[in-house]
Amino acid sequence: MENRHHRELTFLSSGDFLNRPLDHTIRNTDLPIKEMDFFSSASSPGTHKNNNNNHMNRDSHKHHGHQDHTHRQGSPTHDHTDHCVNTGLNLTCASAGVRKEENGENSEAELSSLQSQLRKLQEENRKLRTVLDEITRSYTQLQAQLFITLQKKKLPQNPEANGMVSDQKNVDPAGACRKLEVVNDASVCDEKTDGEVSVCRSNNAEVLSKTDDEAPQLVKLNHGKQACPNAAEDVLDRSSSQSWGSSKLEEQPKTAEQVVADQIPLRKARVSVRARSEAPLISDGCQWRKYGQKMAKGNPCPRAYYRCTMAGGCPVRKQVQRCVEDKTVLITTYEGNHNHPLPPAATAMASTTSAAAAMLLSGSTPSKEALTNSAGYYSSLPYASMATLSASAPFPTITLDLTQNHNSMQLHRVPPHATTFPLPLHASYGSHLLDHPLFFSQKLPPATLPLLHPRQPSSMVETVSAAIASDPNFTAALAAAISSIIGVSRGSDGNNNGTAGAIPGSPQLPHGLFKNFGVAITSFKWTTSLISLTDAFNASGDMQFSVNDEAEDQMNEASLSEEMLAMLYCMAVMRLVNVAVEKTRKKEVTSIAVAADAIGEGITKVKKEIKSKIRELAVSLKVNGNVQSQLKGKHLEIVSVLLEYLLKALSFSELEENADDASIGLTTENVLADWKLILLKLCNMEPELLLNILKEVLDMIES
DNA sequence: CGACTTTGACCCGCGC
DNA sequence: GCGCGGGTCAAAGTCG
Repeated sequence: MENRHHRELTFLSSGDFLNRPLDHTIRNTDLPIKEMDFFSSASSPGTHKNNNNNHMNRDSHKHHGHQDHTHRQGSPTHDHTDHCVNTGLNLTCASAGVRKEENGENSEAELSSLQSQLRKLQEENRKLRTVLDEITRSYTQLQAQLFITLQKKKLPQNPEANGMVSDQKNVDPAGACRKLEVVNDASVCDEKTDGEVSVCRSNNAEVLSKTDDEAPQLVKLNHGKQACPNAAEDVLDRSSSQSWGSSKLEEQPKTAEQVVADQIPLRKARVSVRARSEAPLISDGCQWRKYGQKMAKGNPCPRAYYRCTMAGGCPVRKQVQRCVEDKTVLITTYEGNHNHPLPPAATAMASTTSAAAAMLLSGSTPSKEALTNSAGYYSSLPYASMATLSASAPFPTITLDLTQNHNSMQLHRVPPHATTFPLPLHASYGSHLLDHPLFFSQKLPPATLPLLHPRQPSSMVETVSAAIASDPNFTAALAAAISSIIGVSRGSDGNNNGTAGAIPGSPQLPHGLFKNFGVAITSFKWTTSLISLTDAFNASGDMQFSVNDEAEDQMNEASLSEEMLAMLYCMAVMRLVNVAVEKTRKKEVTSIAVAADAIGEGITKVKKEIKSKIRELAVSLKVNGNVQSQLKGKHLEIVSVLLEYLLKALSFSELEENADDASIGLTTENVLADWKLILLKLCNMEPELLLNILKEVLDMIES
């Protein structure tokens, strides 16, 4: 097992925060999206209604998956459910403990009690389903209104889109062919793996069309259905019926299951990740069980099928296959969403694929015809593309290409067997990653920069995922920056007061920790150097990391100890993060990409320095064996704070906990009190314990 | 011995 | 209706 693990290419690492801010933001309003994405299609009984009843009948996994998912589906119920169950168990245990030997009737009582509770849970589940349906219906209506609004706005301005939308019979097959030519004329697009995966070796996000006869298919797709006299309504109807329930069929109300069943064809998206690896698998943090292997047509390398085994009934599956053109490229295709908590190491990939799939699905919400015909129209939408959906292959696929140095993360919508086109989204999506060392050694032409949409949340997700992927060890600091940025970008347009009350120029920990760390330091009257340092950072306002020198200067001037220096570096990280947040708040167009890049570079430097200093400190402590003499008074306090901070910042689970605290209202006073408690605790800490903390920090940094 | 992999058989959808 | 290909199952085999 370990061997296998080592053989894996470590691909992405911790990224819990990616999920959390999204969840946090979406929880109340966009829940249906999240729920609809994969689970419904993968685990709902209706899912298989159309195509695979036999499998359903014989696959107990799927039944379990459904039940499990149903249980998890409504997080609000979850608490309630747990509460009920716990109560029942306590009662049961109590009675069993006292009277177990006396009567067998208790067993029946327990059974009936459990049954009644089960009934309650089922009832609760039904109610929640009803609520979910209501929410879904509301969302459908809102979405419909949105489309109508956009449509009205767009029609007078875009004759091309107008023509396409208003009359599908006017679709220009030649135009489609021209698009195909663009694809085919573009530099090599030379991979075909079951019509799903694409390779693009130019700076454009072209995608291979599977065969040259795809153009007729496209045309057939366009004309195969009777044109709707009112395409806008068609779009609405289809988007509704396929995604959120049917508005068209309101005259004949459908059951929730039917609605779900209707959504299936376009709800099942795949995310394909291409990465160079000699290993047979990329390590994405999840546990997988291989359940099949097949020789796929056109590829001498077998395709392996895996399913997630981290939780029973998890619907997530993946296929792994080597690229036929380049055997060093491993193509991993994910399908579905996990229905269980993920370890930190798994969240980055899960977040990335989930975001990509969500984007894909959000773009595929309109009808196939609409997607095909109204490229001009939908290209104005953030995640719309000119991709078509194949009638023969209901799974649209988005490809994240991590194999190209000079090219950005390729985001392709690649419906198998479908004609695909250069995507506008790569400019607004992938180029946020342009500056990231993981993916890019070169940058896109400047002309593409104005196309950036810096405040697209999903783009942020991708950016952060990329940043995290480059180095798992400073994820926390990046999390601080990006989660703050996400908070800014997700907040109401530019009117973000999330940091109201923050000390000007003070560092900002995620969810208040940055800020309050500064407060804690200030409270110990050890501020002069830090404040001047912070001011220096403020004054520079430069994303280029020139902080080290200043920190050195500060250290020399104040004759700071090693541990102080370490903390200064820590502060430098925070400063960088703060600058990034500020720049984003000011809506500087490219600041997100720049910020991610600068933070990545800066923190890489800082990390090395911190690592070095902490190691020295640890060695010093170990050699001398007398912690108290080495770390007296404030020094001990400060280094303790530093260590505690590092522990917090480097540990995602801790970060998660803090995030949860913040979500329930973490106040400055509370955090300050916490910090003081931490200090008090650490001041009295045994040397061995302190050493352990240091080791832990080092392990985390090096792991 | 349990967990995991392998592999042939089977099912299903789709195109002809 | 038939054949093909993708996807899955499940018994047998393997491994730690």
